Amino acid sequence: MEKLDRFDIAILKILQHDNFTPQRDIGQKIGLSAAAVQRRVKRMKAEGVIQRNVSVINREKIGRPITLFVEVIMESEKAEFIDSTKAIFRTTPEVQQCYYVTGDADFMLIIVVPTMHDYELLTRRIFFGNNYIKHFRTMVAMDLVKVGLDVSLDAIVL
Amino acid sequence: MEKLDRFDIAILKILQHDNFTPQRDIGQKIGLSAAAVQRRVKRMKAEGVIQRNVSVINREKIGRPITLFVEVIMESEKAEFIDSTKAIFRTTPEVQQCYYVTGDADFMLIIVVPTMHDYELLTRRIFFGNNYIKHFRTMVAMDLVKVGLDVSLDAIVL
DNA sequence: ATAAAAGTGAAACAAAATTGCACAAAAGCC
DNA sequence: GGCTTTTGTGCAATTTTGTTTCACTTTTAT
Repeated sequence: MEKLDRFDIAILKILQHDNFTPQRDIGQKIGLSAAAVQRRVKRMKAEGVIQRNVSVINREKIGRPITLFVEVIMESEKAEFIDSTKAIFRTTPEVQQCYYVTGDADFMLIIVVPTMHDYELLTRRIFFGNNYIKHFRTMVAMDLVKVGLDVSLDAIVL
Repeated sequence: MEKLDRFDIAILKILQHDNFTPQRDIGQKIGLSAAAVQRRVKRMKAEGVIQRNVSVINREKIGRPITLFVEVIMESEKAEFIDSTKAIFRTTPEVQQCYYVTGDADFMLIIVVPTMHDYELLTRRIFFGNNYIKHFRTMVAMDLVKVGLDVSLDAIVL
């Protein structure tokens, strides 16, 4: 865990909202020179605090309007089965997010597809074709109330 | 839904992976001038195809190592209750993602916190304090197998 | 108290994005 | 078909942004 001061936090807050914000503007907003901002951003990238920089694409505007949640329950928790199943989910483009969890389910997936028919085909491919999967439970997203990868930076202990 | 040609798709693929890729490089890779790339990106931003541009912050490096899934079941589906509950989730920083879903649950939440203790305090604040919530079911993420907001662009019909 | 290390602002510099312009290809329109 | 309009392109000039340099200040450790 890296040590970050209030300037770093302030920079991260801005960047996780809009990473095209000019460093001059950031500097002005938080009371630092552009060069200082530049160095801090560079450092945080190198440290891995800033993991990556991405554009978020509107799934509806490109014909992928269906978002689904899938809870997957495995037949067994054997590491071998778990790992191979992780690999499948990781490499399936329609699987936007995949988490290995404790609790009632083993995996939680978020899947984005053009139509329910595509989802049906997908289930045949990745669920019914996998003998380690006992069963799965699907929920359809009706409203994407809040979508992002933002991390709360408000109450960071300095 | 906007109409996108193969160049647009190629640009989006690159940008949703790394939006700091120089437009010259993009142009070279897909066979277009930097200016053409620039105009297409500008257009797609204006159209909302590119929704936003963000830095992804490593939750562990800033002291937020706990990721949780929460299924929320409501007492009633009255629009009034649903809407006010949406508003709470939307404005709670620890709630990274919130989806209103059909199926066994009403809401699916992804929550990111420093410790389980913080989660306990959060549940008191946003779940136990809300009379419309019948109950909730928590799953703890052990492995973030795949985390992102990428949309599959492979089989786009042109 | 002093030396080393780390961080800073201002200015010079380099690299990228953006704009203007002339031209070519595709889309309506008689 | 021929014509115009629209849309998109590449190249070059311009502007903006990011990066490096350097002298100076603050902090840290001895």
